[in-house]
Amino acid sequence: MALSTNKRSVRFDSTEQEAFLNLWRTYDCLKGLEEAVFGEYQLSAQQYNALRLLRAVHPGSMPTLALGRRLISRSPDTTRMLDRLEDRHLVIRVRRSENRRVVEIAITESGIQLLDEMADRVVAMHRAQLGHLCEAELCALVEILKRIRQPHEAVGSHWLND
Amino acid sequence: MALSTNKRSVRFDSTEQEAFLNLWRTYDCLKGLEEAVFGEYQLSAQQYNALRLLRAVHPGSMPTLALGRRLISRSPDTTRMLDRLEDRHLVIRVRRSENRRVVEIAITESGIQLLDEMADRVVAMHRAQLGHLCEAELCALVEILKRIRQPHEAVGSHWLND
DNA sequence: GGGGGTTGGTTGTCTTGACAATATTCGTGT
DNA sequence: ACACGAATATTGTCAAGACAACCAACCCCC
Repeated sequence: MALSTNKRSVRFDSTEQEAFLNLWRTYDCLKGLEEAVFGEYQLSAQQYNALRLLRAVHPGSMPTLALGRRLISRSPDTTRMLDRLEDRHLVIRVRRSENRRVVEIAITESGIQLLDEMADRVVAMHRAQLGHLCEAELCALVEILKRIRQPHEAVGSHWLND
Repeated sequence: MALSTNKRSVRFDSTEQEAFLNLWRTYDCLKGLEEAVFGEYQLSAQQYNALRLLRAVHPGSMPTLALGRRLISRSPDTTRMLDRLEDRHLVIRVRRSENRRVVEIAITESGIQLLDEMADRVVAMHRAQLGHLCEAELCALVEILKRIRQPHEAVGSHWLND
């Protein structure tokens, strides 16, 4: 309650709410720029990140759910997202005989080629999103975002490397 | 390119990308907490914010699209979101004779009552989301988020007050 | 005072997200 | 060997988001 007496927060219920709504708003704003670029290639941001993860392990592969866990945002529908990528021959599914439950996903050459085609536009898009902040500001932002997530993510969290 | 040689960013294409992915991830993480609370009341975050905005002008009303423009994230489907709220008698639509194009939306007493019922849980949720950051950190975060959006939002942007 | 353009909302349609229910396959104990 | 449960993925179903087409009311202005 004492927080809401802050002079900047008169129209928010608390500073925490103000921070969260700003975070949401900012994410939505930057997401719009991202979707404009990915949309030209008929990809969603999730799909692009799935392809990025798969390229990182190429020519290896990953089980479906392991990939799903490492996506930026949780996605309860990894199967159908991969269906769409498979229909376009950007990824392939492989079932190994040693454990026939798991379905391994790998990126194809076409998938890598698509990422290569997109590379310049994606870098330019990220500069348009955040290029007006200096390196120090970006690092400070990343640090505070990590601190925000820290108590919410399990200790041995996935997403440490991507 | 020089940016990606930063020691922390070896697995990202650029610091800008690292920042954006952290932003996305953090938003998604906090959104999960929010949805858990709002879900108990069968509300989406957008619907809750619509009700908040309407309560702020109560007992007045707002045109549909004006409300849509002031929501946190752009929502091309304000009509049907309001349909669902109207079905539950949380808002009402009024058509005035002076300009029969605009449909004014107002919150009902039930809507206000629902917000009141939710108030404690929402404050607690915001503390769970961000209560581990001190006031100064939250303010620093808000400032940097505003700087991020600044070049992307029109000068006379809506969303200055909510 | 009746086109022509503009504003404000709604509806149609397709895609995507959420969540539960359902196969399959594997491990494990007996 | 067989039953049971856990792990892995797919499918079904419904709600929500995206985008375009459409309708209805107003404004003008010649």
